[in-house]
Amino acid sequence: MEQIDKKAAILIEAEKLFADQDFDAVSVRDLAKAANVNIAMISYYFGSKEKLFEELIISRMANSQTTIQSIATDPARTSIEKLVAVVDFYTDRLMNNPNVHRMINRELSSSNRPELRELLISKIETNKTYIGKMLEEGKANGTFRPDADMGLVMINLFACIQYIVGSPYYSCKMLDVPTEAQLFDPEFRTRIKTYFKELFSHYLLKK
Amino acid sequence: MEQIDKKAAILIEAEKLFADQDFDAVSVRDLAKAANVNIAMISYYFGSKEKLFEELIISRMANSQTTIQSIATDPARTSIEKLVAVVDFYTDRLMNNPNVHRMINRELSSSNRPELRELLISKIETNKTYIGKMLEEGKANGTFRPDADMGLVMINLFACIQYIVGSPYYSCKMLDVPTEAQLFDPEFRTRIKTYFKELFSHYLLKK
DNA sequence: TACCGCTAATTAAACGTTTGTTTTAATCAA
DNA sequence: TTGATTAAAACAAACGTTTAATTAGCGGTA
Repeated sequence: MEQIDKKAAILIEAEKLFADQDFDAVSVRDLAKAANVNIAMISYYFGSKEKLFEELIISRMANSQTTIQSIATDPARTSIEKLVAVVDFYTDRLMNNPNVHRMINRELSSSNRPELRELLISKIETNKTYIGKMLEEGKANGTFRPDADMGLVMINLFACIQYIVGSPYYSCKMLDVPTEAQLFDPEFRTRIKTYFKELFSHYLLKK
Repeated sequence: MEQIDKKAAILIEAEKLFADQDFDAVSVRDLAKAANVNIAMISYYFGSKEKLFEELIISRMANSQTTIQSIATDPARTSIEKLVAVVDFYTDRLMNNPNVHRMINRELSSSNRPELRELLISKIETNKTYIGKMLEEGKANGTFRPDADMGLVMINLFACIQYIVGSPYYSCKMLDVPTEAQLFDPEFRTRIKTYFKELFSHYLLKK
């Protein structure tokens, strides 16, 4: 019985297809053909196309809460060190899993599956809370400017990286990066990380 | 003959539906019902659902090239004044037309209609070129730091505002803005504009 | 080892809906 | 009367899902 192989094959191919095309643009026949399985297998293993989609997103969206929390609450790090660590972690996390974050990105921009959107937001909100506290702490201990807009700093970091990962074709053209693959190369990651570290320290640090 | 009224009604309702849902999630029957016209009217006036979609995006995406160009090449403004003007213009433009920019946003993140995506990118790229020259000019005349990453500054501005407009439901939760409508209110616009002006001047200006 | 029975896995075919589009005919204004 | 506009109905194709039949694999029994 090849259950594990076929189920995994469906998930692998579904990830590719759903990353590049909207939910409704991918048919179960497309999925079955790509994974080399019978059409009935999708309903058999996942119940429905929609449940496959949800299972895919949820399973691939690994828990980053614990990591963010441990960074944000680490007493050994200064506020600026925490910020740097968050930028590094966040950049790598999204660039290591571009497919699922493209799916999430698209899911957050539509009202097609409101329950799923709500679930995704609640997961992301946990991280936002930790980072928010971390930034406010930096204000309180005198590291950061008291009048800095921390809400926009956070969404700026989230949005910008998520946007690059979510629209790689567009981003390549805008950033003069020749291929989409190079977007996820170490060199470009370093460029992103350096940019945000410099950007935010110039904006946040007291003069 | 009510041609203009009905055709306009279709466009108006289509804009709302396509802003909130993906292309394939909106049926011609949904469109016809929302616009209070017969199903056949969509093919009759636009040729097809896809052509309606393209006509909608293209017609609503007014030319911002001339404005950006006139700002970027204005000899009466300093480099920092040009930057401020671009931030203001860009914020207002996207916030005044959230529906079409949600559509554009979603279109740039998928490969479903490659020709349309290419067209959109080419239009956006023109603006990018002008802003890029403007920023490099600021480097050349000594206003901006020579080692600033201008490519990322640009995509940061584009991506962040486009992201907020493109995923308003998510953005509200992240920014603690109670309703989506408030996201486009003058107060929030001012907040966005202030943030980017401060952010970029801290990052770009020589100390 | 050989066989059985049971369950899970797999397939091909068909299911009823819904899709986008077209046809046909009626209606309207000029 | 002419030609554009509207409506109802019908179109074939594609959709997600299910059914029914078949195959494969495993544990226990002889």
